[in-house]
Amino acid sequence: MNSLAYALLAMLVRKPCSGYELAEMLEVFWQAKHSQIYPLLAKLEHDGYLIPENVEQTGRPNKKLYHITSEGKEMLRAWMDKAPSVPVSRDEFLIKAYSISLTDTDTAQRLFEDRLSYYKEKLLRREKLIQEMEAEYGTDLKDQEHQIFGRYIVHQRKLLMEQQEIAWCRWVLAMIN
Amino acid sequence: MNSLAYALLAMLVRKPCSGYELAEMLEVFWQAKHSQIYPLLAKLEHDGYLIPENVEQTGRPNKKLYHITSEGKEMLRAWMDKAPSVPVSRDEFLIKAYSISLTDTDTAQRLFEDRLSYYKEKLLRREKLIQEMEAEYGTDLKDQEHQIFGRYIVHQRKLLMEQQEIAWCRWVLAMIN
DNA sequence: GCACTCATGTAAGGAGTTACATGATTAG
DNA sequence: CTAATCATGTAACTCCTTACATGAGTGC
Repeated sequence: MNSLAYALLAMLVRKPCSGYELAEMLEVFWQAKHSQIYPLLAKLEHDGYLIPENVEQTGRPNKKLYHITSEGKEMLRAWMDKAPSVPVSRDEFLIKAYSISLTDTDTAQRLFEDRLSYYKEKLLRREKLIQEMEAEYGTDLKDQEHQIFGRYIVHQRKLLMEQQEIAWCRWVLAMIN
Repeated sequence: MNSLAYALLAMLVRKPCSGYELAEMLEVFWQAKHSQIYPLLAKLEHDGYLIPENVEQTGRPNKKLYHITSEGKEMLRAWMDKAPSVPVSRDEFLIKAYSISLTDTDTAQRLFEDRLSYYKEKLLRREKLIQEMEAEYGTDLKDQEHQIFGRYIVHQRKLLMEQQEIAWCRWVLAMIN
C-alpha cells in the first residue's frame, strides 16, 4: 500500500469510478499516469479493497467501475491516524525562474507569461468546479460532518494556490518590464 | 540530463557547493536525497559540466566543492529556452484532508494543527532567509539584471505559499471547532 | 484523412527512496 | 552515552514515465 493506493481509495469512497476517470480526478493531489493506475487497481481488487463492475456502453468502449469494499474503507480510515509524509513538489519552472539572470528579457517574459496562462486556465476550471459544488451542496460545504467537506476544502486550497501563482507571476512581470 | 541535473547546475552558478550543501539548498525547488545527488554530481563532472575542488577541513570531514564550467553554464542557458514540464506536487496530507469525514474531530484537528506547525516553522526560516538577502543586497533584489533576482523571486514565491497554507489551515480549523 | 476523446492494458527504463557503510566532532 | 551535524558514497528496491498496443466514435 503506497500513497497512490490510498489516493485511489479516497476517490472511490465518494463514488465508484473507472481507471480512466480516476486518472483525471487524481490531479487534485497526486499526478499519476494510467499505466500506473490500472495495475494498482488490479492489485487493490486482488487484495479485496475494491470490487469491479463491468459497464457496457454504446458508442464508446466498455469500462470497469471500481467500488470500494468495507475492507478498503477501513484500510483508508486506519491510515488517517498516521502522520502524513512530507509534501513533495517538483517544479522545473522554479529552476528556470531561479536562473532568470542567465537569459534575455524576452525569454524571461515568455516564461512567465506562459506560466500565467497555464494557471489562469487552471483557475477557470477550479472556479467552475467550486461553483458546481456550491450549487449542489450549499451550506453543507461548511459542515465538517458532511462527506463533501473534505473535497471542498481541498479544492479551495488549490483555488487559493492558483490565484497566488497568478498574482506572483504578475508581480514578477511588472518588475521585468 | 534530467531536471535534477539542471537544478544542481542552477545552484552552482551562484557559488561552488559540496553535495551535502546542495542537498539542503535544493529544498526550494527539488527534493532529492544525497544518494541521488552524489552519483549525479560524479556524472556531471565526467561530462565536463563540473570541476571538483577538494577542501581539507579540520574538526569535520573533508569535502568536495563543485565548480560549474563554462560548458555547464552554457548547458543551463540553452535549457532555459525550452518550455518547462508541468509542475508535480505529491502531498499525502491532501489525501487525508480530502478524506476528513472518515475520521473523528480530534484526529482531524491534530492533522491540521501538525500541518500548521510544520508551515509556521518553514515560514520562520524563510522570513529569516529573505531578511538576510534584503540586508545583503537591498534594492538589487528588484533588479532583474542582478544575479540575485532569480533567487529572491523564488523565495518570495515560497514565502507566499507558506503564509497561505497557514491561513488555510486556520480557516479549516475554525470550521471544525 | 487527422487528431482527439474514451477506454484498458503491458514492457522497459529512468527517477527517487530506503537501507547499508563509515567516521570524527559537538552539544545535551 | 546518545543524538545530531558534517561528509560521501553504494546497493537494492519501489515508484513513475514513456513507449508499445488496440480500437470505436466524433469533430474539423
